[in-house]
Amino acid sequence: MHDISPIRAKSGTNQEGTSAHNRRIMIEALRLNGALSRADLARATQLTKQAVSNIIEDLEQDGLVVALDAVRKGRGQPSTPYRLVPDGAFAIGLQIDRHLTRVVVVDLVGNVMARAEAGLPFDEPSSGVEIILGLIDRVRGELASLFAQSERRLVGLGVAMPGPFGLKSPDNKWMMPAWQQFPLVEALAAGTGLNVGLQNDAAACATAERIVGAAHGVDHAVCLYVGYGIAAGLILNGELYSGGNGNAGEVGMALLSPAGPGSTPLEHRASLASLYQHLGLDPTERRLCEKLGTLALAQDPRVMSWVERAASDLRWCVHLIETIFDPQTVILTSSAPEALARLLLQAMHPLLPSIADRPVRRLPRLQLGTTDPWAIAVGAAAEPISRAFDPRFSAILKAG
Amino acid sequence: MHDISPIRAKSGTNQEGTSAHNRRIMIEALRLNGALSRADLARATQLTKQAVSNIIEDLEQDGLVVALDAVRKGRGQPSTPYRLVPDGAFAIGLQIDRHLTRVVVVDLVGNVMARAEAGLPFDEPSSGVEIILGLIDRVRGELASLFAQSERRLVGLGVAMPGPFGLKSPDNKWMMPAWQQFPLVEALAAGTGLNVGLQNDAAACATAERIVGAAHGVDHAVCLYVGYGIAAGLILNGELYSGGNGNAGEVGMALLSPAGPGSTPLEHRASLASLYQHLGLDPTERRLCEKLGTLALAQDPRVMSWVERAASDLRWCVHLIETIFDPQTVILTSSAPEALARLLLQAMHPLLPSIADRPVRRLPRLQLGTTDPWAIAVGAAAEPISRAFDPRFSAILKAG
DNA sequence: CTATTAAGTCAATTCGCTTGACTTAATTAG
DNA sequence: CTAATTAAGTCAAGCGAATTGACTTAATAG
Repeated sequence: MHDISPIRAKSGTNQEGTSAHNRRIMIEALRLNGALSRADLARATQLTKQAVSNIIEDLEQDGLVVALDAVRKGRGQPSTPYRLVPDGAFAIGLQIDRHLTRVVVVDLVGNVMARAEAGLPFDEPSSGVEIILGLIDRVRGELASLFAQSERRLVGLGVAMPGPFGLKSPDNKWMMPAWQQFPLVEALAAGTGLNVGLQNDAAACATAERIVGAAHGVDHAVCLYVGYGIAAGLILNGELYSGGNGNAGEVGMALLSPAGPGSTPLEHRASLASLYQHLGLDPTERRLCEKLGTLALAQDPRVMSWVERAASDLRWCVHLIETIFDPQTVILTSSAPEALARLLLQAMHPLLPSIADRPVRRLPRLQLGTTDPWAIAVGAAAEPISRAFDPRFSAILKAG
Repeated sequence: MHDISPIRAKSGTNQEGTSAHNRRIMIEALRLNGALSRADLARATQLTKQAVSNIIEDLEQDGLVVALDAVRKGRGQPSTPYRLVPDGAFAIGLQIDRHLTRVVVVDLVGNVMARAEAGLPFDEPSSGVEIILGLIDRVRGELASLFAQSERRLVGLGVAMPGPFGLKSPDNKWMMPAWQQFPLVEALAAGTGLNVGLQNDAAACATAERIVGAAHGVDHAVCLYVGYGIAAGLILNGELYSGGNGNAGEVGMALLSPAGPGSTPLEHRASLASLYQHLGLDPTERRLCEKLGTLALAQDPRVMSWVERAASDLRWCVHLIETIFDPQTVILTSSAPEALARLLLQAMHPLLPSIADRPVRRLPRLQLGTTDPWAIAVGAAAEPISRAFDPRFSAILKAG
């Protein structure tokens, strides 16, 4: 299915687009502000009371919002606040990592309703997909036992895995060549009957921070994710940015200097993969995370020497991100145990002077995001929810 | 003027927003495709023939489009193509450089209708503004002598100057502290009665490339601008991105390595300022550009040694941009004479391997943009035109 | 007790896109 | 040469979603 005509043009819109947008901004407003009355919504969205009333009535019938008790707040008729109904919608999130897969179901506001995990063959996607489909079936069943209408309210499946995608020869040890070349989206769509979207793990992490974490309601934020590799999830103008080919934010491949012996990718010196190497650990080892956590808490000298070096490189990376994106805040997230992430964060201070050093700042230049190992799966699940409910330009336009 | 209520929400929309969007996509479609019939437009925008007919009729009455001769192209009634009327709208562009200012008037399709330039005091904005207002008056007069309705069709004034803006202490020799702290937008708005928008010079350069240059119709492009300083103009999702505080893209301040003696800003080694220093030239010197052009054509060894070093650093910068933004193309622009820009471009090849090394590419990884010294002023002028006529999310929403 | 203020509804209106039938004007087939 | 076919474009009625302005409801201030 591709363009018949070579004419380049954006799609038009009509009242359906208008209506869709207005519904979405209501939902977003309730998500960002907790609970609002119709009058509040009318003021905030610049729509008339009447329009808001109609839309809210609609949303209530669809089971997406619910009225709370009326509140008296001065003169005039008391207002009736509305809030989102968490089980108004669900989505499934799937994280594919090197030797592990996680599946979660989240609701409209980001609560995890069910979860499952399993090992995964690094280089056999076809058998791996079977395992994944099994997990998805399991959590779907769990959800169905909790909510009768769950299937009807399932908006999609979001997949997160390490990027980059679509390269010539992703055949080095930092990547997952077999999985990156497998037609995963198609296989999962066929196997589940759901809409499937794919993004890289840092993007999922940023989405998670946006929906329930440190970037909640922030329009310009960059989420620096230190996992086996390193990448950044970009929230620009309130939306996730993924570039011309879906590979934006792969900062792990950024070279630390223009030339010479120091010209090595950031990933080779500051990722967890580099830490494993530094410590002589096997990444597939069981209880690796616990072990790292213990070492971090004990401030093991070999860990500390890696932290020093990595922090110096990551400090540079934060400077780079600030210089290039001018975000309101940078969020450091990691699949490492929290103790280690805190050591890193600490060692990154003081930050390098940059344009982010402004006279007044509402948000810190760098803050710690979640280190919950399930965050990426949650972010993956948040993507279809965002696609279905968040206001965005494309939601106004006709067709696809 | 700021929020009374602390409620965070996007603005709603209604039929006016719908209509505004549909008008804008028509104009964009005509800009990108040259001339299209109503039927073409209906297919391309997914609107009905009737809707398109009404909108085109409107635009024709507003003097923005005009019918061409009917063309027969097979069976069926011949179609009547429409094209944009260049003098349907005008905007003024202002470039403020260290010791120089340029003013242009451009029309709806980017033709320059009038131009003027003058010297500018580096550290006396208040007297400088008088000079600028004089130039603006002059070009405005010229335009009025060409088109009777010109004032009514003037959509705004775009200003471009070196960033970054709004910093704590922009008091180093790379910046223009006095101008960057002066309330320029207010002064110009008061002095001209026009809407005034401000952006940095790289952003203006990118806008120019987008409207009439190498980025025409490209949705993901980065324009690397090598001027007195260095910066990048970012076109993401078809729109200029300017970050949380309008300072996105200041890559000139990116550090060439995490730490140590090599940790110097890109700008210090690859900007024209660094070239002037390298050659012992005075940047305020008359006929500087001609002199540089001559040296470049002669492949002067001192110029070549700078080119070698700068190209090595810029090659790294392109790699960084590709890694972080995943754009469809990177455009190299410069205020240097074309011969020098070509030397730079040549010396930057071969490029570093990156994720931009894809099996199929429609556009080159790196291409030379314009080196017209007026390009930045043109880009500055293109901004208000884009704001008034290009489809964008914010144009659909109510109010400001 | 009355005036004032604010939330929210009702009913009519408006505005721009859609629908479906129709007109116009060309090419192709017989 | 004529009839069928195809495509561009118009006409007029319809529809859907927000708007408008008057009205109702329910609280507080004085």
